[in-house]
Amino acid sequence: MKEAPNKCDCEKCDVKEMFYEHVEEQHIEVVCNIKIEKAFKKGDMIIEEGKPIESFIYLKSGLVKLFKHREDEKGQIIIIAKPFDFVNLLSVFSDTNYNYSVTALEDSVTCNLDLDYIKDMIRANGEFALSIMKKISKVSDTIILESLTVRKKNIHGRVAYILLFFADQIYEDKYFELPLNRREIAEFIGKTTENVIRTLSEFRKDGIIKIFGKFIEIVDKEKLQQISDFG
Amino acid sequence: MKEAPNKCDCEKCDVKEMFYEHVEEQHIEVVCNIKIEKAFKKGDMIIEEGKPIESFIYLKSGLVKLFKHREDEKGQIIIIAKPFDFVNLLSVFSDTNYNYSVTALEDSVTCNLDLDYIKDMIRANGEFALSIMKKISKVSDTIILESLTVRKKNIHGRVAYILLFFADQIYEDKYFELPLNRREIAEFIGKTTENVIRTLSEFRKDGIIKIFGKFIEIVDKEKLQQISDFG
DNA sequence: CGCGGCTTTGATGTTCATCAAGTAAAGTGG
DNA sequence: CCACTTTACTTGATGAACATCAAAGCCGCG
Repeated sequence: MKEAPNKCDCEKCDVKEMFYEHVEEQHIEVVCNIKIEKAFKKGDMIIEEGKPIESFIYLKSGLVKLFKHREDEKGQIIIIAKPFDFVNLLSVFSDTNYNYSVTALEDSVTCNLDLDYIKDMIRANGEFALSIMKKISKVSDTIILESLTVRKKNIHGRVAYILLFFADQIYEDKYFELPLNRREIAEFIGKTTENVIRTLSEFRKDGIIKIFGKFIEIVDKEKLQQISDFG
Repeated sequence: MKEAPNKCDCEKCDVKEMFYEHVEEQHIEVVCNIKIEKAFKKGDMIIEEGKPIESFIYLKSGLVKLFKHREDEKGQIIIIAKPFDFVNLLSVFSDTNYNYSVTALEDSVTCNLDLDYIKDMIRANGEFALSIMKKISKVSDTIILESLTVRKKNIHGRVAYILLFFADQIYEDKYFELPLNRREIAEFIGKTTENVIRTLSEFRKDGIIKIFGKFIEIVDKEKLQQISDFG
């Protein structure tokens, strides 16, 4: 993990948008100066469960997973976050310590802002406060409603759902490399590794997907969508 | 000291706390005057999925359920909210329309504040903004983390969990009347009605609980806790 | 009283977890 | 670079957990 030079040059950064819209020029300068970018290699730990929350962390590039570590048993993946999703949205304003971990699924860069400074900005600027609330609210809503959506699906529906999630929302391509191994997919959808594999194999046998190790090609997207919707 | 002429008399109201802590006297006056209390009978609809969000709603007394309606199939209960939980926290700052419904499980009273007014307060008062964010964040966190906790339990664990939830968190008594029918318990824990009933019967046969229709008495709380923890 | 909704129990089949065992791939140390 | 270890992946067999279907009892209400 290494630090990059400070530049507020990120395209499409929601936080920057919020700043430019609602914060005066001189404060933006300060934020740009205090922001720290950190680079992570695939597999690196970005946030560790239990550690104190000191920064407001935003994902600039790459892909990460949020998960709860379970001592004895297997972990649980809460969400896969792509760039410009918040990374530490869950507890950042409600708790002093993280109650989940975050690791990089691909080489990733985060943008870190001192949390006390952000809090000062919120105190000083109500419009900025509302923007942040809206963003955080939105992400929480998404997690909650998606978990309800997935909860009612059987394993075929869940595997189809996650394949479409990567194809549509992350890679925007029907050919992509899975950023998760089979065990992690299982931890994400709440089923066992063996049955995830079995389901993938069945999809392959039925000509719905092609599998080349971690690479997936979606052949019959319509069918996969049906399985996701009605499974 | 003179008694306040307004009706901001609710004990233990977090929102009032936030106001008193961070808002000037004359604004509290205004809030007390614009607040509208609404009374609901058991079973009444408080919020309907799809309708526009116009108020900041707080539960003053009673008990409510938040749920998603599912056209064909059975619904899904997201959370049971008790007094002084926010009722419409989920989308209130991120969306224009509700994406869940709320009904009263017991006779309930809500405290409704005009959302635009609350937003103005947030814009004008950063400390108040932070308090609200903290509260909302906390509720979202709880929902997300509890759903992960429940997800890994089998049906025995889930039923035990929900019985303890009512006994400890809602009624603070080992004898209580279930505010949900069997089907609703099933919708809450994501299992079928029949198997919820079967599990309750088994708990009864094992002497862990007593059942008198909707009334439950927890006999062996330690055992029930074990089932919840390890089930 | 009879109707409809809620509850309960039983029988049956499906879905899925677990266990076992083997193959492939990826890292490690000489 | 090769032997060795470890980790990931895959398939099959088995049983447990759970959904579904069916039927009957209960209870409140018009």
